This record gives sequence, C-alpha cells and structure tokens, in this order.
Amino acid sequence: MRLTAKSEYGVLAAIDLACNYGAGPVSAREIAERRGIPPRFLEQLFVALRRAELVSAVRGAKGGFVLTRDPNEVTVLDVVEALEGPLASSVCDQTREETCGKSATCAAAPVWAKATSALRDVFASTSLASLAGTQDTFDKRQSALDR
Amino acid sequence: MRLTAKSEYGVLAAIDLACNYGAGPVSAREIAERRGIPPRFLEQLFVALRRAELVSAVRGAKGGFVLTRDPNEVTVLDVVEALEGPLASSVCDQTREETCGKSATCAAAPVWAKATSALRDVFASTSLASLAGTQDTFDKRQSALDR
DNA sequence: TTCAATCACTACCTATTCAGTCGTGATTTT
DNA sequence: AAAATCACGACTGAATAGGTAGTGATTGAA
Repeated sequence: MRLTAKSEYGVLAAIDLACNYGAGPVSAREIAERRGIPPRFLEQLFVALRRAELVSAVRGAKGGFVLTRDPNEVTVLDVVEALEGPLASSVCDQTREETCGKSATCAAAPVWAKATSALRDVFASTSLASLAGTQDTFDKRQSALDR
Repeated sequence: MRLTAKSEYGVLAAIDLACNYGAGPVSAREIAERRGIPPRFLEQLFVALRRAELVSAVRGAKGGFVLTRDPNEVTVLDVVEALEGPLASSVCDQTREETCGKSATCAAAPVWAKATSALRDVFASTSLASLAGTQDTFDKRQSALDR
C-alpha cells in the first residue's frame, strides 16, 4: 500500500528493459540517463530485481540487464513486490482487535482488505509489455527479431 | 495512496460514531478508550474531521462528536481524504516527463492512475453504515429511534 | 457560580523511513 | 592492462509518522 520512488523508478526501468527485450543487455547507466533516474539509486533497485529473478545481470563491458521473462509475462505487481516487499494494507495489519459491538474483528478491516485487493488486481493485470511505450515501437523491435 | 495511522484510527472513530448515530454526542475520550486509540492523537483527528464538516462538535460536559450526515451517506473516502488530503497516486505525480520511445507522457503513468482510481472506487463505495459493526446492532439502534 | 468535563489550538519531540550518495570490490570485454 | 559494468554495504540529511504536552475556550451540572 506504500508506493515509494523505488516503485516509480523500478517500473520505469522495467519498462525500459521491456522496450529493449531481445536486443541484448541494457546497462543501468543507460537507463538512468534515459529515464532521469539517479544512477546509484537505480543500481540498488536492479540488485533487488535480480534477486527476485525478474532480471538477469551481465557483468563487464557491454554488460547490463535483461528481463528473464517475456514482457507480456511480467507484471507491475512483480516489480513492485520485488522492490517494496509484499503488497499488504499498511493499516489494520492484524495487530488491532477492537470491535464495534461484538464482532471479533476490527470493524474497518473489510475496507482495508478490499483496498489491498483492488490495488493488487490492477498491478497484477498490468504487464510490462502493455506499458512499453508506443506499442508499435515495441512491435517493430519484435518483428526485427523474427527476421 | 499513502495510508497512515490517521486513516486507521479515523475510520475506526467514524465507525464508532456511526454505531451511535442518533444517540447524542460521543466524547473523544470514550471512543479512544473503546477503540484503543491514543486520546491526544484522536483529538487532532477530530479537529480535521470537524473542519471537513463530517462531524460536528458539542463542547462542554456531556459533549462530544456526532456525524453530520447519516452513516449511509458518509464514505470511507470522505474520512480518509479529510485526514490524509486528496487521494492521489504517490508516484508519477506529473513531475516526471521521461518517455519510452517518443511518447509525451511517463510510460508508467497509466498503471498509477488506474491504481489510484481503483482505490478511490473502493473507498467511495464503502459507507460507514456498511462497516458499523454487526449490522443488526446498528439496525436495532435505528429501529429504537423510529419508535 | 464554581467546577469538572470536554473540545480547540499550537508547539514540540523522537524514531523511522525515504531518497539517495559513497567507497570499494568483482567480473568481463576490448 | 584498461575500461566498463555490476555487487555490496555503509553512511547521511531531510522528511514524515506517530505521537505528547501545555494551555485556553466553552458548556453542563452541582
């Protein structure tokens, strides 16, 4: 429920990789410049994305990062959870047991649960491919690969 | 997009008022005790709720707060926005103009917008009455008033 | 009329988190 | 060997979260 700059930058970076999917590794420095992301900060995000096995790293000169899966198969939820941890409601996290009347659970819990669920649905149903810039640009790269 | 303890406590307090709707003012102290909310903190939340005209205050002994509208007509969105400010995406807030390819807008913007919208829908469609404890408890109070 | 209960307002405080930066090392290509 | 790149951990300044404290204003009840 807490979205920070990690998600913003991380999703942007992931979209960039989606745009370049199949065209070899893209360096963090390149993405940082293109997207206006602080380079040393982005570096850390890629460490998290690699540990979540969303990207794989290629070290050395001409190295960089590549998506480990097709951009259609990677969702924003994957990226966000890799960077921010599990997407849970930031409130009413089972530490609170007060009730309205006699109910055994927090009276507000249903709405927080619905909120988390709605957010999760949006993120889980949005692939990197669907965000990857003008779709034709993406398609053009794809068709170039097919040849 | 940022939900803090203010929302958690504020919605709980609002539910409490919903449970007691029509039965005169309920003091902040009483709600704080019943719901396990730090009293001085809750006091501040009520200031915000009053300024948003969601509740009205009754000063002096036997005073407290009452909902200004029927619990069916007050939504969680009302309460959350009164306490946290307008519900907007915490990321991609129009300060960022980078693009994927040649698009004029941030490539990730659509998903953040959808997320905000989804959250808003959930909160706007949840009334205090629907959360107010066991609905029968609430109904009982209501029918008692009708007599 | 006094007193206690209650809301009103402002200021203040402490710990955590955010949003990075920095230094250094490891790996690979050229 | 040199340059480019990723890897890892420590560090930091600013903001925010989550309260607390002091004081004052208003009102009902004794």
